[in-house]
Amino acid sequence: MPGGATFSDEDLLAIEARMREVIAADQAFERHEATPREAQDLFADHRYKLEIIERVTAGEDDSELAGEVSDGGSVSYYQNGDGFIDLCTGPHVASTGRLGHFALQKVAGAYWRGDERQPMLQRIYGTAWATGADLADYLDRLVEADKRDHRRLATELDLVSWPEPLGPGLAVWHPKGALVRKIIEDYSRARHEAGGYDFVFSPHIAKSVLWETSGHLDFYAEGMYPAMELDGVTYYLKPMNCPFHVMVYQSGQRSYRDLPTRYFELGAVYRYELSGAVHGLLRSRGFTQDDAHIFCTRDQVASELASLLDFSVSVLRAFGFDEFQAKLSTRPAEKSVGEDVLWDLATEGLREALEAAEIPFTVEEGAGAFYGPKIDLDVTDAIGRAWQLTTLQVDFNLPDRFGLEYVGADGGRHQPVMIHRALMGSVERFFGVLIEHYAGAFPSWLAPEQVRVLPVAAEHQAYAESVAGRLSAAGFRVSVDAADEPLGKRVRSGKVAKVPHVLVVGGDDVDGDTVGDNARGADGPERDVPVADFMVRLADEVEARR
RNA sequence: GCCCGAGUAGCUCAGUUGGCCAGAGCAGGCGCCUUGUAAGCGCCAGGUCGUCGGUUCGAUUCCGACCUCGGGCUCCA
Repeated sequence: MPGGATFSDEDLLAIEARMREVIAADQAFERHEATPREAQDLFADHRYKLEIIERVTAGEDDSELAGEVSDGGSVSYYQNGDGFIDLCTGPHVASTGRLGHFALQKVAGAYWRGDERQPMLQRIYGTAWATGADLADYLDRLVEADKRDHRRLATELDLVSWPEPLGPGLAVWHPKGALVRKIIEDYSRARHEAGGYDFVFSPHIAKSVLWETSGHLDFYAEGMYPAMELDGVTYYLKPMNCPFHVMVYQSGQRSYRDLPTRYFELGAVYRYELSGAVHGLLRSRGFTQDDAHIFCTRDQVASELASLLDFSVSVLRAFGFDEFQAKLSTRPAEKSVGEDVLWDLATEGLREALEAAEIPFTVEEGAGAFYGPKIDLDVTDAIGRAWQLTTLQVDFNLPDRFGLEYVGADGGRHQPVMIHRALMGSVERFFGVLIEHYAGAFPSWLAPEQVRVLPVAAEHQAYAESVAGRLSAAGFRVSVDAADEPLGKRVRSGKVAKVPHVLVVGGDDVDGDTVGDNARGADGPERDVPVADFMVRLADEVEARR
């Protein structure tokens, strides 16, 4: 902008008003083609547009440019009635009068060409739809997503908070949030135990030599908290668990008979995320990976990847996710380590695993890490948003750097292949995604409070407590809300707290050993349910993870 | 880290175009009410108006820096 001025949100109103004028004028869009020479004259005052023209002329062809100018030697641009001209491949609608159902949303910075080394420009975000109803639907979906915001719900449901004195991206877990987390972790541990994993533990800090050997100080230093000096020794807080698991592997001699060896740890790691990137539980600076490292032979890579993928999908299904998509990232064009045969073996192994599991995937050419190819697995939540959770990464680098070995059937020493696997990704992030997926209404098996018993009046208090006592003895999480407030208010509190079952007990129930069940999501109360029947019902619900 | 914006009670928010003791609802505490299905009534307590500087007779309000948060970019579990 002239004089270094910037746009702010207040300018959006004026811009939107001007847009409505242009739309009302129904100006036709005209498409023109020009030679690069002519185009340069036309956009002589536009530094960035000249850059685009120059790159096109130089024959550089990448997807980003393809959206802005046509290929072949010519440059296309559009002009409308009041003389506005801009580069574009098109197509455009015939005239401005065809538009109209739009909303300008926000102003934000964006690096030129998406590169943080380039200058930052401003971008104005808007959305446009074919009809006013479509636009309204879209805006409603944004409101719905906002209602599910895990930061809002975590506060309202008293699950987690982010006290200022801790620092950005660092949370404390309140009793209810911690209870849900414990259930999640217990389930994870149980599945891993059944799935042939060995559990390991590792400390939060290690001497610099570990990170030098692993290479993290070379390629991951900017993501690590700064060094701690103690007794002349330098320590680092761990950003990843893998080097520790390597230490466990290296603690003894390994035979091919031991492989695959699968180490599992809920390992807390700390990463120095950019301050602008931190986002509630979804992106924090301290988080707990459900991290596994698998050491196997080359021959085992394909089958191991297939079983890892099956295992991951099976665990995710238990948490209510049933739609998956994956990205398969292949060898980067620039620097990478490892033999071609290994890359091919691993990449094909990943592809076959995805195909066998019938998970739709896209191939991201060259998007793999320098040390190996990977699969990133997304789940779709209840309102259709995709969340990346699981990552499976094959690593040819660490076994080499640490000189890992196993003794083969031939009696010789061989290098194992290492596979990194985070299933939920991070427990914190997974919890945040679950909150948004369930809109805070956790299914009974996860709900911190499964049942709340409300005596109609004080005289029913003893009965309410006896019902709660029986439920509690059966292993359910239950509380009693005494009759200090009117029943309606207490029912409302229970509903607002998203308790799966709010039980009302009064004189009829005392006589019949029954409860009135207000199941979350039901139209109304169900009266006179025998306590024994309710317990069976709840047990089924928990068992089925509904 | 960068661009734009925001910080008022535990939560959600009013408000002060610079000036008397800064407000409400919910939540909390204490009473009353004893309740059959989504907010009963009253009282009380709770705020260095994010922090530190500056301008001013006077700053929660204006200016600056910093901190934190939000939306993006980059990055990513």
